[in-house]
Amino acid sequence: MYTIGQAAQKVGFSIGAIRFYERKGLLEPAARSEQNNRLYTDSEINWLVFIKCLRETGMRVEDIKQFANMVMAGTATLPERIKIIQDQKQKLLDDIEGKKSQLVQLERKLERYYNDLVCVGTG
Amino acid sequence: MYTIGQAAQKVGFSIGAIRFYERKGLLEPAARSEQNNRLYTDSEINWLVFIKCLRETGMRVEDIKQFANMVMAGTATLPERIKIIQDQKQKLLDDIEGKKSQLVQLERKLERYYNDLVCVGTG
DNA sequence: TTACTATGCTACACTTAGTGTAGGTCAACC
DNA sequence: GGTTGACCTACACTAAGTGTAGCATAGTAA
Repeated sequence: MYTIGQAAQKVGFSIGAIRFYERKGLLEPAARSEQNNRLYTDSEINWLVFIKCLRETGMRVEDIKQFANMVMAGTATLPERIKIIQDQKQKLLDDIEGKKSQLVQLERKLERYYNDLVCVGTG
Repeated sequence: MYTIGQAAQKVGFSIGAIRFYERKGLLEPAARSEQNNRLYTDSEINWLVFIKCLRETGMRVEDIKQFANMVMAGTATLPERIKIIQDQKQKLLDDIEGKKSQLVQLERKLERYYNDLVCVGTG
């Protein structure tokens, strides 16, 4: 059994984040010690790793919650899960395109500055 | 003189966003009509366009506020302004790299799914 | 015994960049 | 006279946590 601090260190979350995930329903409420401190089993640590894994792909907490429920529900939900991951991938691709376009705008602005032409006068 | 609705349409902000920017100090409090409605001059429209221009590069509102102050202060602040834009550019590049790395993680996960190997068992 | 430090607890406020909603005012139109 | 439509203010809400206040408890040092 691990304390929340140990769990946090093991998984790479902050303590606050773990409590946050519990509050959000991503985790079952943790067992408590006599001192009312949260205790985590190896299985719960694995679950946290799983959450970390999804979170690092940029998936939103609410979506992870849905996803977790599907995993619980078994392999029947596999096609649906694959779709979610694919959607997430598309979202990332779109984000990257958006950023790239922002970058182009910025380049243009930078160029304008180098030419000493400010976007708008000083009023 | 334009109403807030006209200004919003002209510039491409929502009405709420314009009020928000005023509240945040990006805009001087607008003049008011007899009916207490905000009124915008062409110069203020230009200022809004300028804000839009920076916002579209992903610059944060607080930073735009600083930037606006510098523009007001004249060409002496030009080098500093160029630096801000360059920093912003670097931030965008970093963001893009981050997203790309998320994408790689996702690809890996997707592959794992296609191989019918789920990241974590069903507990 | 007392003090200090570390760790944990809860509950609340704060962040970003707005959006959405409730409730009110006003002018124009039918 | 009633009803849009555009505007006003103030407040709550969003995502994903972080930071803080105030508390309890355990272990260690003087």
